[in-house]
Amino acid sequence: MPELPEVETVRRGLAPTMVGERIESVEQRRANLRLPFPEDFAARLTGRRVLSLGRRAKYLLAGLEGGETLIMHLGMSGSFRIEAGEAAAPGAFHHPRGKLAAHDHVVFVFSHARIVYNDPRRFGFMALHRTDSLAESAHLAKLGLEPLGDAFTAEALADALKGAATPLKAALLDQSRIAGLGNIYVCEALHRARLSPVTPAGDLVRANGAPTASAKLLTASIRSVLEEAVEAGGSTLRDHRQADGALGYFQHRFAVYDREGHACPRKGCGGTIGRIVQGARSTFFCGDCQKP
DNA sequence: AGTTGCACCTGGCTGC
DNA sequence: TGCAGCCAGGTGCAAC
Repeated sequence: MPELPEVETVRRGLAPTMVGERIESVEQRRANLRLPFPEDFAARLTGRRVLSLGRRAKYLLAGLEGGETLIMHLGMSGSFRIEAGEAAAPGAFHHPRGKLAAHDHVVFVFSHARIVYNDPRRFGFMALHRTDSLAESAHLAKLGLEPLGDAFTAEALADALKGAATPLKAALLDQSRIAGLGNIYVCEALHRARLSPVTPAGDLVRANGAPTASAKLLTASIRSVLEEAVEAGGSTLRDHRQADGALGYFQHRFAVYDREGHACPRKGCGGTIGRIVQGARSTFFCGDCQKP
């Protein structure tokens, strides 16, 4: 499920259960996901209180007591589920000990609940980095603009696209330019901005480095589609659920993603959604209203 | 240096 | 029914 809106939805779902609580134990059930777990992973988490749960692009960042931050990425198929404990007596809780499922790779045990990380394809990964130099972590250091942040302006986007010969679709998927968009929301944002996915990205920048009108429209489109998706609880595809089991609803509002052959929903357009392949990934767009 | 292509995995769907 | 082939929300790294 996870592009920025889905990760933000996960963050909001997990925060009430994690923040302020102490990790009593961690069960790491295999040596690696896509990347190896950090050395002494469970030991470095055990006994630590979770001070904060943040997000950068598609990364979840759990700030821990003791000076380290747990960095988590869900890859393509990662998800968390919360299993709440039952009150055994006033003020005394026990965590559930139910069976784990296939692809449950990590269990974080708290006094009142456990949080289970499940990831069939194992494209996700977890890392630890010192909190005081978190931005220097190899995973975070190269990330580009945060599209829901204050610094995401048309000028900043123009700077990120300046001189790029690569197609807009590929440029917006490049996390070192702008970080957090994936295949779905790039397609949706380009449709909102009426921009062709094959336009050279650098065409949105004037010779003096200033953003074109298209760049301004694209900036607003990226922000609005992400904000609306977060508001809707993200998109739920292929049975993925939020941490609390709830479903996201934004998938019902896709204008183009996975809608090949359907009518373009833009008023007065009358075009049909098509699919092309760019960089071995599907791009959905309307050839009638999305122009260079 | 900027881009492209492949590798990493499992599961679900389609078509024979 | 079985099975092969294709496709899927992402990223890191090697090779041009």
